[in-house]
Amino acid sequence: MFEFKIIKKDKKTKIRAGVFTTPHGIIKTPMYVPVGTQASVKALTPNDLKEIGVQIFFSNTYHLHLRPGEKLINKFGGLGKFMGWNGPTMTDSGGYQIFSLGDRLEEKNPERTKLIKITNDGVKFWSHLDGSTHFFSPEDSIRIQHDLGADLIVAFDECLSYFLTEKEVEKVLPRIHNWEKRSLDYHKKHSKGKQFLYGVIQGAAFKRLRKISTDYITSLDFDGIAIGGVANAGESKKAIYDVINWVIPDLPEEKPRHLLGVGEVDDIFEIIERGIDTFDCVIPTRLGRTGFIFVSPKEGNLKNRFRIDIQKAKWASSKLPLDQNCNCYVCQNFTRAYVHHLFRTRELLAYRLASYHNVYFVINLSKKIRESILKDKFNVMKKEWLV
RNA sequence: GUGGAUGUAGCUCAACAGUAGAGCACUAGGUUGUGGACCUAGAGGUCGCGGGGGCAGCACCCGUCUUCCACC
Repeated sequence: MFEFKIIKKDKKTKIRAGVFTTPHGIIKTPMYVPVGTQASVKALTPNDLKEIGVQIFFSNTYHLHLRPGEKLINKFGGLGKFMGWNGPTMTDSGGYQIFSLGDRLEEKNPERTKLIKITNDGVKFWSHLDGSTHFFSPEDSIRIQHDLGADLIVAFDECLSYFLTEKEVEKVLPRIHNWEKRSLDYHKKHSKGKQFLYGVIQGAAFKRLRKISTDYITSLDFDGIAIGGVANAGESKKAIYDVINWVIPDLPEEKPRHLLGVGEVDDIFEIIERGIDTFDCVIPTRLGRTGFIFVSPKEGNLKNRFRIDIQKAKWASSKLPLDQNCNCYVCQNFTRAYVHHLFRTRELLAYRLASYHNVYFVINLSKKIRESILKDKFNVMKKEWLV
């Protein structure tokens, strides 16, 4: 049911292009995976996603467990059927929420209420919705993900903050590895081969610990390998790329590699160059909702981070499309002045048009990068963009 | 017409007689396994108008205008 086939490999770098076959369709890698936390890529319909060229999206176990519940989604035939999407899907394990709801962010936000308590067996947490208490063990996370029925699922881990010291990370790493082993064992016993499980490499910003985690995760029989904990609490881009550099050489060639939570425009070049196959990221949709619009060279560059703020007064009467080199529905039909107006007036269409364009932009960028890889022109394209 | 209230930043409102502040809005940053959220910073006012006493007025006194309420 699952097959990951590498169709092109670069001799000098770690770059590769592949075809990943899943029960609900194929993913041509490398490819961006948009995030649709609550069984919805915010503001976009499944039909939009098809038009845009989205091949798979990423949803969230924590949120769907709390609302509407995995049992209900299972009754409707799983995540895809529930929301009217017939393509491949992926779910996160809930591990990231342990981080984002937890007290490890205290340095950054001291007033934040502690919503979690971690034990060796799992994590007790208080719902951000109504304060009710819940418990996730690794087995719970995988069971829920089985009920949700996404094609690609993720072992239960704990996303570690970059504020932790090497000693602190070293102390919790065995617990994370234990959770992942238990995730795998439970999955092997109950999955019936319908779902594809990723193990997650952790270790924060420490080369030695990333190495230990890589060795351990690759020693287990996970279907795919994910790299986590690189995009969370204020780490630099260099730190993100360093972690990938440390980890990739020790990964098996034949397993697909997913990078969790990274995907600004320049990152996309850097991570694909380092051997990543798929990557999810909230940036295109989140920035879209707050009025930041992706633009291509030459208007877009490293300095402006390939984005304009459509809410700024300078666009109030601009007849330009959102991006001057984009073929998406929004850019073909609307002006910056109009989208500016929609944001200023808080019309719901603003979020939809901005999300549509931004997701299209990153999907299209991924496709073009893949084509450049197939033609041995990746470096040429990278230079055109990251001048 | 009479009585009472009202007027301060674009908006809603603060400010013991000692040279005006807040929230929202605006401007400029930030956001990487979701935040239609939030965090930083900045700009913006002849205190309705005219007069008076007072070292000193947004504040006290007189007049005038605006808006609102009640009564005739």
